Amino acid sequence: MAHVLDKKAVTIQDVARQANVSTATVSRALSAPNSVSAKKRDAVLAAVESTGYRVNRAARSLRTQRSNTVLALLPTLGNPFFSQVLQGIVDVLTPAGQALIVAETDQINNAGDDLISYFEDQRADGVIVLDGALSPSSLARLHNSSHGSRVVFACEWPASGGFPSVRSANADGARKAVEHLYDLGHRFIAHVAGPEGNVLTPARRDGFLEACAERHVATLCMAGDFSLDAGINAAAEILAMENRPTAVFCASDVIAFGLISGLTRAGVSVPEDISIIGFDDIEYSEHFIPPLASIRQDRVALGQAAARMLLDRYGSDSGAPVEEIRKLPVEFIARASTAAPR
Amino acid sequence: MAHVLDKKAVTIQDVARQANVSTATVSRALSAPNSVSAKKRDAVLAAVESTGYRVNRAARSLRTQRSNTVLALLPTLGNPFFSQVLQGIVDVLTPAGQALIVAETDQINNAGDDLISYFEDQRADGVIVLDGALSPSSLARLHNSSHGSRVVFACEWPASGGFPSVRSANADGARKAVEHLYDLGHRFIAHVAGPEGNVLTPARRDGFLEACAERHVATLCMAGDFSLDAGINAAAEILAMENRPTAVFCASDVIAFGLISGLTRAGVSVPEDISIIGFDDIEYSEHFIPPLASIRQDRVALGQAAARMLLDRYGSDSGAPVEEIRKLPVEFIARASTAAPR
DNA sequence: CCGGCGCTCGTAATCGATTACAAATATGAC
DNA sequence: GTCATATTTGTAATCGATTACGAGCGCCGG
Repeated sequence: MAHVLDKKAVTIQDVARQANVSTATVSRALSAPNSVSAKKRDAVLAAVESTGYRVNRAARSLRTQRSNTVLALLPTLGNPFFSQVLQGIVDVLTPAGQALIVAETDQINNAGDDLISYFEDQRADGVIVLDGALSPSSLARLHNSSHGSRVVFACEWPASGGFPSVRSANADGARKAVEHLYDLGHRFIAHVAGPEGNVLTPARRDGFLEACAERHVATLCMAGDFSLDAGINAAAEILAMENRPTAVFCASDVIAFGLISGLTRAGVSVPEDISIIGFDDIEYSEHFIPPLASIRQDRVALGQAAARMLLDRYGSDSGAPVEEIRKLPVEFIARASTAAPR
Repeated sequence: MAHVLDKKAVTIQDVARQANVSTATVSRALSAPNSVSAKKRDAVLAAVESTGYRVNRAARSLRTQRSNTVLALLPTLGNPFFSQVLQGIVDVLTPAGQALIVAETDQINNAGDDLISYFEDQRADGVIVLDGALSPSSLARLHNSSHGSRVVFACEWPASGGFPSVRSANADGARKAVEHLYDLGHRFIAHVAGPEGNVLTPARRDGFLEACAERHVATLCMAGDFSLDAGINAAAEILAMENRPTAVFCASDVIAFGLISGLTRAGVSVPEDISIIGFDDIEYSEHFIPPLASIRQDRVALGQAAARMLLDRYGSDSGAPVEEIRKLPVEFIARASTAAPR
């Protein structure tokens, strides 16, 4: 109980001396208790307690060649979308004794800090990438290396494939939005897409177009990105049209906010004049005015699933990465931003 | 240029052999280029290049007793407020060669994972805490240890003081909100506070009360927390009143969203009937309907300042923590959620 | 030409754990 | 009781870097 405050750091040697055993026995008592007699084990545990011993991670990592650390790579930490995914990752990693370090993609793609270097200098022994736009050279190098099997993508994925990933059922979400609007009676639906470089953009757009085609619904796709401005621009575009769509499916809630804001300011009301559905179901959607119908992705579950998939891979270390795609279901959340067309 | 793909990991020995020098020279050529002759330095650099050598962090940490890693401790990663603070932290840390690991306070306060253990087992050599509600026992132990000087608080701070911290000028923000409302003509202003356990709550409330007292403005404080529900509850409370305040200053934008949502649904319109000001200026405030006036905190700057303060402390390692409080200015952002009272 | 000073550089110790191997001890079958 | 086998335990090598120490060498003043 009594922790030795300060002095020198307590090492395994100190514990061994105190317990009258060798350092090997201390190590075993802690990591494989069954391989040691009850008597010695208790002595070691008591000595650990009384000295306040904590294993030195650097020393362990050096010897075992495992850092017990996972790197999460994000496009930008500033985007609140990812924070809950991170939480899911931490939820799984921490109980498994793994630490999480975070870095931004820019530092990988632009600065010389190659992704593979995180493996090579033992900073991490696994990576969860939340960005489908990793540079192709990084990807190729990773794929050819022995570390490829310790990479998992979450939320997004590389267009070229080849890596395991966890993602939401994006096309299915788009389909659900279309179904809902179709059932309300809409026959001309627009879509404000995400940025062209992003893999989510075609996934959602294709799901939208396919579902509309099946139902002979007229469509219109507008270029965008996931920002408020994209919605505001889309609003301007729609306002300038003669024949306006009666509903809009947006590739993100944030786009929808911008769109609603732009339409409302111009006197076009939602949902009376135009119905709107977003994607993501972020926290504020429920309390936006009007509350925004959306496709909910379970972000915490995405993070958890990705972390688990990564840890599973640690077991079966086959070398090359295997493309294993896990799609998590999404849910349509009905709210007051949709209604039957006039 | 030609990277050796896979094989065994390249070690400093390999580089030394290739360059025909000792490992000591390789180490020096990389960490203190001036202490080595130009000829050998070039040979080493060439060998590093041709072998693709990367220093093994675990080995370095073990030898130097520094992990070059900073721990960021958050109440919960799920809260998007912190993501931009984290970004600021990373902005400063990465160029300084420091990695960032993140953990949640729960795991420190509840699980046995003591904060000080991050120092003791060399997982981190500095900590940035984004939570004022660390358990007192953790704090005390930290303060008495030799690691106390490597802790910096950001955004929040322990009520008991004693540690350096970076924070927004919370009271000043409240004052600015009151000034604005007073100038519009409001003489009865309510405040929806944050949660009682949080240090930000009294900071903002006291600033509010003081500014109101100076101007002989009638006040009303409502208990709350930083959630949407707190705003919705406050709306109900206000709707039930005979003499309603003409303006409400909320301890967070999220509270304000809930409040506006609750008032609007009941037919009370903002800002015609009641003016509302939030705190934080989160991204959505600008596009809420109506756009929400707020007190802007520069979250990225908070993170940057905290990271810099921590790194500065590394230099002057005096042992005990010094209470140094750095308050970053906040800005009042005028938007359509306020107007003169009827 | 000698001695001293200042650079470079290499040898080897060191950080603190894990673990291969062998030694010591316990267990069980006959 | 003996011998073979199984279980515990200790000794010492090992992971890959950094760095104290001292050797070697060049330069300079006297």
